Amino acid sequence: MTKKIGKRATIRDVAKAAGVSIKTVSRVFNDEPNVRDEIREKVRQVGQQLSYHPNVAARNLARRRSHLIGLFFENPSPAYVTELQMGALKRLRGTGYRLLIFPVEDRADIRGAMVSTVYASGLDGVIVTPPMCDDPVILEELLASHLPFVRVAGDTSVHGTGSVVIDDEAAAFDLAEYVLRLGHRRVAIVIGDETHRSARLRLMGFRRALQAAGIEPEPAMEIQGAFTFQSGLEAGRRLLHHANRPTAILASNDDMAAGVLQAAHELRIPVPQKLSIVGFDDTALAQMVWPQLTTIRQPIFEMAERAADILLKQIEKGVASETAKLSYDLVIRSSAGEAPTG
Amino acid sequence: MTKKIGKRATIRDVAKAAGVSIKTVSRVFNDEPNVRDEIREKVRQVGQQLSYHPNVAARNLARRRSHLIGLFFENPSPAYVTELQMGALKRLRGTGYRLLIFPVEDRADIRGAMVSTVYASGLDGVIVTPPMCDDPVILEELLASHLPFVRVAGDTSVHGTGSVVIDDEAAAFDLAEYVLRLGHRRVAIVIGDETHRSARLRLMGFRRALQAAGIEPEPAMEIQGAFTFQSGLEAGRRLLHHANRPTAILASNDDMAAGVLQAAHELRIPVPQKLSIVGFDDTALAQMVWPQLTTIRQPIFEMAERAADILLKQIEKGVASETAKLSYDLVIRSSAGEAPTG
DNA sequence: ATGAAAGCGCTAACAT
DNA sequence: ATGTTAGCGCTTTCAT
Repeated sequence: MTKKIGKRATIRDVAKAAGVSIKTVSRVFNDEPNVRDEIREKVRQVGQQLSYHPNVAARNLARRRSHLIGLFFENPSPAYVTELQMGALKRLRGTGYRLLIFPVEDRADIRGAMVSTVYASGLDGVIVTPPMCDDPVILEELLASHLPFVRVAGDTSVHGTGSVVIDDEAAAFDLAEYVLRLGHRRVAIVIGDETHRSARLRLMGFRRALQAAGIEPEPAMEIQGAFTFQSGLEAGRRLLHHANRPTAILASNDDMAAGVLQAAHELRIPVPQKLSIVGFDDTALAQMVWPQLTTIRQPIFEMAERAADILLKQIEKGVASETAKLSYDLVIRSSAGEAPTG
Repeated sequence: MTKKIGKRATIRDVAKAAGVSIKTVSRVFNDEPNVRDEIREKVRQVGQQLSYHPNVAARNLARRRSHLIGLFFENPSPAYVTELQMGALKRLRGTGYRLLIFPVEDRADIRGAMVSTVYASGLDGVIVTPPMCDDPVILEELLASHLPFVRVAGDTSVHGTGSVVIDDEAAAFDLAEYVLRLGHRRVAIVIGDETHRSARLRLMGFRRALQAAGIEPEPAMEIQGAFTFQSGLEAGRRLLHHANRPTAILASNDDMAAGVLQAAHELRIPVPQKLSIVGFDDTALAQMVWPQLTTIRQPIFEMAERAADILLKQIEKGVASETAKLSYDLVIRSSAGEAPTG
């Protein structure tokens, strides 16, 4: 009669069919008070019959909220990215907020386009990860826009921005110290993509540990990588072909550690008997290679979950973005052992 | 003057400031014709000044389109999931469509709730992956809703639904045949999650190859896995502790193959000298383990890309969902070798 | 407890 | 080439 065939039922169709006003229907579908149970029931029933679903766009327009969160990332490790997504999604579950993903291939593309992208997608807020989240241009743009945003592993010293971090420097120090305690004196590092703040911090922690142990820094023992398996493989080959090769190699993430491990296998160097290798992050990959990686567990899932939590508070309650520091753990497995004697 | 402070500029603000009608502003921001270059320029400029961004909700409401695509998946392999996402996103780039992710933990939760979720999120269409996309309940629900959807690796025999697939049975046959040609007569398989159609097809291909080679099927050589690394590890341990252990093991995906490989390492069984292991999918993991996996390359990225393409056609042009079959490749690396003699 | 009317900010259809 | 007028389907006052 009133409902046109082939079109989705609207709030008006339901109101008419149930013999109430649209406001009452609205109340029912938003679980608001001031509706008699009897009528509430009736409206629900009619809604069901007409298979009514509130129109999201209309609701968003009236409420001025899209319930859309964007996750921007630029990370070569699938395991890392998945953790990030699942963590954020865990916090979002049951809130009505949804997650949109924005993998960024080229940072240059996103510089100056971040805010437009957010507007164009109608996002209520964004979660940003390294290295973007420490890029001054992007950060400035975000700050100026007054859009709600949080960062995962972003520099906490930036004023007025929230970030969920671990102490990368201390973690790298602890990891290096562990290796040194095993008796290694010739230890190398494969540095992560240097535009990542964490890569720099990890390098600092490493250097501090060596210094504390009285070991002279040596440029040849610091190789630049890019957080990818491939870069780890190449770095490993270079280090292991070195005339006076290291007995231990620290990689700035697990993917690169797996690459170094593969280089060791290629050269038939037994791990950990002749060479110790350690990673960082404790992603799923750390347990999939052989021997399993000794590494630092960075709680990526929890960090993302926490970031989403902070963001939601910011969006819904206008609470200023807070910063949180989570703890890390040294996870001892079998890829690192005592330094070879002789 | 007219623009309230602290609020986002609307199309009206821009129109007033530029001395034109809102329709003209609309034309400019939608790159429609029939606006003098001079005015177009002026409007753009004013828009810039007021930092005007069209309101997405309003636009969606008027256009009856959200430009949101949902990707539903339930897959334990991070590498697989990432490929899927990146593939779909590649096709979506530049179209204005965005990708929302819906990892499904428990299929029971989504049964009967899929369509409501889609409505609640205002999606224009969805991409569904196994095993959900072959679940009769879910498929029926989707079909009845008339929502645009495509499936990746879904059963192509279902009438009226599009799906992008490879020939899993033939691929598994080829893979098994390759192994048999290396002289193996005692070969086992680790089956994937049996609710996945591809797991069943791969098993069939495997069996057909054995039969063609005149090898008797043996229940102990077919172990149930779940497509996870852990399940592969456990299956590997069982198979390798068998009194008369296999000389070759086919795993239904790379993650499980990596698990089997780890079991071999634990037991100090040299691969491929004493044991050959092959995977399926050729995800990034296949090259990260040692020795690198001989496997079937399933073009997940391209499949997702193609699926997105089909979906877009369906949404924008009402084209009926098509089905596409992509080709696979046997990728020979080092995890499989000649059968040990004696 | 319920409803009427006025937006929300845009696009579509139809003038001019 | 440009503008006017209705919607789009919902939520928000504000009455009653």
